[in-house]
Amino acid sequence: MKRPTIADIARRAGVSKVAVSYALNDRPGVSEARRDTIKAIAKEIGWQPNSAARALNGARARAVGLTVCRPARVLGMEPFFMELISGIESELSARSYALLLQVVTGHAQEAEVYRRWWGEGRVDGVILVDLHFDDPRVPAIEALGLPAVVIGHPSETGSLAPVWSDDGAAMRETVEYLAALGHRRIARVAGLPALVHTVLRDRAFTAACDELGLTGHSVVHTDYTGEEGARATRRLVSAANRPTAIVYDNDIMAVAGLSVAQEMRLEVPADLSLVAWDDSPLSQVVRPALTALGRDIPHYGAQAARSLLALIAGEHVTGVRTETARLTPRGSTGAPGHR
Amino acid sequence: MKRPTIADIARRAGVSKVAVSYALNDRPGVSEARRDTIKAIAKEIGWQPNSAARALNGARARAVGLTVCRPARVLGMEPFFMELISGIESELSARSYALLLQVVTGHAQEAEVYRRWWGEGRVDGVILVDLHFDDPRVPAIEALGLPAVVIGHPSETGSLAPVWSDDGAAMRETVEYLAALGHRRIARVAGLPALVHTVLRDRAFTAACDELGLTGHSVVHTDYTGEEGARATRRLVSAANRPTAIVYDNDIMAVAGLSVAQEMRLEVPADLSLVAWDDSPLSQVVRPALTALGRDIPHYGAQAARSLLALIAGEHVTGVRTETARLTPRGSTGAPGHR
DNA sequence: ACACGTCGGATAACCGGTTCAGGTGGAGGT
DNA sequence: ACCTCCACCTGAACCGGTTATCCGACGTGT
Repeated sequence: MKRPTIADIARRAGVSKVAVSYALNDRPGVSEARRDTIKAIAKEIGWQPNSAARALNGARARAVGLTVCRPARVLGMEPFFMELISGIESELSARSYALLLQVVTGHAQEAEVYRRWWGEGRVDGVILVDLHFDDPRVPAIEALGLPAVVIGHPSETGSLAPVWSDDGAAMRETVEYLAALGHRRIARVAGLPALVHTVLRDRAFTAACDELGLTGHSVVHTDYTGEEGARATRRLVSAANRPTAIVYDNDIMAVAGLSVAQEMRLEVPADLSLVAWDDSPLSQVVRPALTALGRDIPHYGAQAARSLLALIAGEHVTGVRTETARLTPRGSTGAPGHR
Repeated sequence: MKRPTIADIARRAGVSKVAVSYALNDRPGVSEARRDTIKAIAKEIGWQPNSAARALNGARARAVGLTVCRPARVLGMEPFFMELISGIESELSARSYALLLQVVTGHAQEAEVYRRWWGEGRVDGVILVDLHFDDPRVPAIEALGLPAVVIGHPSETGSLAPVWSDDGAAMRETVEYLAALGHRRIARVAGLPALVHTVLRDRAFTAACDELGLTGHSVVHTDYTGEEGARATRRLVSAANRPTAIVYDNDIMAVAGLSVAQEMRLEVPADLSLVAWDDSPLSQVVRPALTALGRDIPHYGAQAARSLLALIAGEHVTGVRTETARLTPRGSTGAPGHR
């Protein structure tokens, strides 16, 4: 039951290990006839190159790493990660690269995982997600010399290659759209304030509201769960000067907001318009369907993987800006007060 | 920037590589004083064992593999996978095992991935999900001699160790609960009919209905998407003898069904009761909240990982049955016709 | 003084590939 | 007939660890 090695092939073909190595790697040094014989034998006995032996010769590990730092419940409800992973995979598997995944509980542990992976020679590079301000992972990775791409805004990625989309522009478009519908008081139910993209969206939201002369806009931060989304919504619509539109940072919170509205006898969109970020199928199965800001997330992941592979190959990689989220108007938004 | 090796440590300590190896692995053969010196140097220069070099000595790769075969959109909406992965991770990372993940498009490709991983010595074992009837992956893995745990019913796992939960019992409990509420016509919106657990739930559903003397029960198969869930619901409630209760195979379809009911002016639960399988946060944010069959999925994943690690360690592993899904009644179920 | 056992450590070989520096034989040029 | 060149192939070393074997020094008992 032992796995066959090139020595086995060499014995059967009556040549040296070296000839086999050259033949199987399509390198010059063996005649075509021999190459064919050797390849045939390799195929017959089901030989596979031992990745450890290859990696030992300074070669690539042919694997990249991804760590995710969120509790299981939140992770499950965020289509973002799985779609991102799907996209990354599509690019990696085409080149027979493996993806190492680790779910961690904090940034310290995450840096430790990178150190270990890199030190053990398990990965050739990593993809960073959920970028924070003054993110300790960035200098840690820089110090290791570990190739990496960061999914996040270039302003905070240091010397690492960023892959990002312009959330500010998408947010501006959304606010303008709501203002055009006649909304004057808009609120935002945001995600974790420690994340860069949350703050950038916050700023864009505030700036857009100010520019358009909208007063009384407010931002509430949450942990992305439906419960907090519901609580934030309840708080917002119970206020004296309640908003006529709310923009949520993910769709599970938007759905929770929709339920709260219905529970409080508010008509959507007449009394309250709702917009969700991240247009997953969920947005379309509720009634009314949610107006949402959608991106092609698998494509986003594929882009990140492509950049990382280029980086690993030694190419010079500058940042990549992917498409801006598209606003898809559906039934959850309309003119305020209009029934 | 070269990574330090035990040879570097040996040079600094003035001993041979072997002494360093013994010292760092806490094996007899070096004096305590030397051991301490060597460990101190290793720590100082940030040495990490090269996993490739270790794996080359017939040692474990210290990694397990998981492949997932679903399109990105479905994958994103299924909290199941991410929660499962979280659970698997919790067990693996405690023992410094890595998880290799691959998203594939078909069973043929999946078997190929296993062959490659095992042949390349990248993994010590794999976890199989989404078990089919006559699943080609089972004999493929058996032929490879690759340690594996299958998440699925023991009847179809061949010689591989199953980790499963009794879906039949959960289904029976659900049907009995609905019957007790007074429902006489119950329908089931199921997942992919090729999956073992779908069919087992189908059978349990039919058997339970028959036993309780419920007539006109029907089963509709879908691909787990919200759209198909909505379509199936529309079809069911438009039929002459429409059911008063529907049991869905996941919660996104149940939410879609809820929307369809509202859109068709059916009162939930008075006109139609709904039950969702897999109790994710989604079930609780919609109104009415969904009665759901929940399991501790991270725990399920952890169990699978534990079994696999035991198997890899050479222990004899029999199957593990995890807890049966618990029915949590919420607002979406009630007596039929009762307003 | 000698045989014996034990401890600490070194040397060499090995895992399965890759790389580099030769070494052979036949074809071609002069 | 001799030299050169090239295509083809091999031996040896190497990557970074682990393992088997062996050796010398020291302590002990008699």
